[in-house]
Amino acid sequence: MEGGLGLGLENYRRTISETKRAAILTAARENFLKGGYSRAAMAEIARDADVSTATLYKHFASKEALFTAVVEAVYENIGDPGLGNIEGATAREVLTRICAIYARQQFEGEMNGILRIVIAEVPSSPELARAVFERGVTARYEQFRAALDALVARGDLKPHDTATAVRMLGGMVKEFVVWPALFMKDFDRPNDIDRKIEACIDAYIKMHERISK
Amino acid sequence: MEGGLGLGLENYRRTISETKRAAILTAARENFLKGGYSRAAMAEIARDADVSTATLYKHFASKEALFTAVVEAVYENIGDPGLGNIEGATAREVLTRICAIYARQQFEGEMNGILRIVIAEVPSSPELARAVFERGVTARYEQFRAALDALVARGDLKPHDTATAVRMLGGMVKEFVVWPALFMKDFDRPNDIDRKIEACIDAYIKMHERISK
Amino acid sequence: MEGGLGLGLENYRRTISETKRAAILTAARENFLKGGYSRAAMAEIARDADVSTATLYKHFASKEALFTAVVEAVYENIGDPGLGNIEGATAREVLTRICAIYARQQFEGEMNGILRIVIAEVPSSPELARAVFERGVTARYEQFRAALDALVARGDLKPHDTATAVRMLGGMVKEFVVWPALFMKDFDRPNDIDRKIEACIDAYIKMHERISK
Amino acid sequence: MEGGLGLGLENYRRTISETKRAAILTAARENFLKGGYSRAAMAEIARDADVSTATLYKHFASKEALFTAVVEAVYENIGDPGLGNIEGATAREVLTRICAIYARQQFEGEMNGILRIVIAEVPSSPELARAVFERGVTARYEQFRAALDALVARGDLKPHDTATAVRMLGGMVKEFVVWPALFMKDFDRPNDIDRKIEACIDAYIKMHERISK
DNA sequence: CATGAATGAGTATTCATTCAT
DNA sequence: AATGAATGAATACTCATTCAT
Repeated sequence: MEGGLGLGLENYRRTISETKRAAILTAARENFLKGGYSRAAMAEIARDADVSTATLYKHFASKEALFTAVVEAVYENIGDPGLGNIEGATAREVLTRICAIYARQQFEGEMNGILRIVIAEVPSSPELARAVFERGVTARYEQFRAALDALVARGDLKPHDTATAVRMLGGMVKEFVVWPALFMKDFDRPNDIDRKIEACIDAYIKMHERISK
Repeated sequence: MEGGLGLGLENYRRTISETKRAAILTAARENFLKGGYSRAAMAEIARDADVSTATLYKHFASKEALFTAVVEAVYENIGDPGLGNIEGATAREVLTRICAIYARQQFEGEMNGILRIVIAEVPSSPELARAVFERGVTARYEQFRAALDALVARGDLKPHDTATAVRMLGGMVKEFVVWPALFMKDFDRPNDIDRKIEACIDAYIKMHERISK
Repeated sequence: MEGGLGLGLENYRRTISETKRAAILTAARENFLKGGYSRAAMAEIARDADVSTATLYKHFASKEALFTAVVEAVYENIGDPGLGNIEGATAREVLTRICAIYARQQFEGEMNGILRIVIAEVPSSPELARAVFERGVTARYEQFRAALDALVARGDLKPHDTATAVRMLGGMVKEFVVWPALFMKDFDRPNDIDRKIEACIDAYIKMHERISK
Repeated sequence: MEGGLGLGLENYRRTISETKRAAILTAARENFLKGGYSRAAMAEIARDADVSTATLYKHFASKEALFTAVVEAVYENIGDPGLGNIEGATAREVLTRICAIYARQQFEGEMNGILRIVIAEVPSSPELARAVFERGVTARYEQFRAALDALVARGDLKPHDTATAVRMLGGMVKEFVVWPALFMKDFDRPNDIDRKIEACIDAYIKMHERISK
């Protein structure tokens, strides 16, 4: 009984605590996005999250740690459906799926705004930036590269240096999707984005398709 | 005679003034690069430039104005040789020149570090970011596009949407040249950069060359 | 039990807070009086009040707000006994009471010094000056005028424009009590002040007494 | 010849110098009036007067000296017609003239604005305030008292303590003319001012006229 | 004699973090 | 476990005054 009660209390407390943690993360993200890392104020974050500064510090040891947690949360919250089964899909279909995922993820969770700050903090927090690069750039490429290798293995594409090729494809898509978003506040998916992406895919296929096809 | 003296004084003052202005800009650039916009302190910039804070403010009305001037100075100091005469050059040669200029400029004057800060300040100084985008991205593309159009006119390349194509090329090159530099402090031209760029050019040519060639 | 503890904490905090607030107000008043609004330094006020500047700003959002609070505190701390019951008092007695109150209040809480600063800040803080005028001049006249009206109603004084008359009386008293105090630091109640005031009262009675008396 | 030329040059220089001095005084007065003593900036005064700061300091050794000079200039520029010949004038006429002069002078040359600053600076510049009091208050009273004494000698008024009486009269007039002007920016002569002043004069005459009249 | 660039001490205000309760 | 008051160092910016030319 007592154990049950105790567990209940413990559970209750954990729930409260997690609720607060989430509230803090949300408030923090909003504040960081508003004016960058330095301009965000711990006191205001605490106020927005309806906790005291002391509680804030109980959850996150420092401003830097809080920001790191915010960044992580963004990546955790990105819905990543993966590429799914590519068995019966044409090369074009797979590439389209890849680019669509890429483009969509880039506009989720204010990813671009967060990216801006991570980039800004490179001189102060190089490790964070490296981690983000690893997770958001390198890792994604790995996933896509595997799909491309499968297409090659299957004979839909010519054998080629997929590691480099996927980056070239990514670079082209970024040109239209990420780059303007970094420089323009409130930049949103432009209307012609799908056509641009299609052009990138066309290029990719033209370069690497089996001639016979 | 008096005129001569007066002019002497004026010249003297102008020289002194310009020397100080340059010293301030250098000190400012270094300080901004060290920890971003917010962490840079006007007092320290003044100290590094061997002037008083008041003199600093005589030259630049505010921290923001100073940063803007730093950014402008970077763009002004970039040596831009232009593409030169492309009369007798092959398409590949022209493209190689384009990409080489692009890549080189990106590592001059700590361009990438400055870019980081400009991006970071997008929410606070959207106009500055827009201006940099205009000058550093859009304008460069214009120049390159003109060259590509010439190649098309000359019959070396198939007619194609050069405006989009130049961005795709730029995106690919950025992927190897700019993107890692944004995330990694002290990222310098990697060894295999020329091979990567060549791959991009290969892709471009493959897509748009005259079949007859 | 917990409620009791909580209340204890709250009480404790409130007490501390109010003590500090009072200390700040005192320190501020002294600093403002020393050299006027502009010369007073928030840092010195904080030091004199034995608090940090941050605490000072927790209590008062700005220098201007602090000064306003100082002015209000002066008016709140003035002991205003009111005129009391004037039933059995002669006109002369009532007038004497009026002038005595007026004169005494003017030397309480460094009123004259505060007045100097309020006047000085008219171009910068016209609303504050207007409020002080309302509270310290107009409102006092209202109170006194009511007493004079009673004397008229009672037949002790001839019917007359008491609104104007009370200002004339006030003007005469100010001439001896306030005006020199504005121009001379440490001006204190002069010895012959009561005689001067009596002369003013004589004048008032002479002008407005019932002839029959 | 040479002497003549030299004198001409000297004259020219003196003229220039005096022109500049006047320009400085005007610019200074405007700046002081705008926001009080502390907020006025020597650099801005110099700019407004079209001289260099060095020239400004050639003419006036310090900010304080400049302000003193501004105050003096105000008093020098007041047109003081004196009371004129009071030989054939009735007591009422003389009193009316006295009050008219008083009231008019108070609105010339931004006297009230200057007065505000002088009062504000009492703790910092007590001597200046004392001098202004001497010149603007005491001295004027002397002049008026002499006229009143003449009226007494002539038998138009009862013998009375004219020194005190003139202050009482002055106090009443100030109540309507000066006091509100101190507290309200841009307070200008109100419409009913003449009637108020007449009431003051009525009071004065009532108190001190020969009964036989 | 006039200039205006240069100074350095001073200003109000903010903020990440701690700690007594 | 939670609070919020308190800190003190730091920040951008200003100003009366001087001085080399």
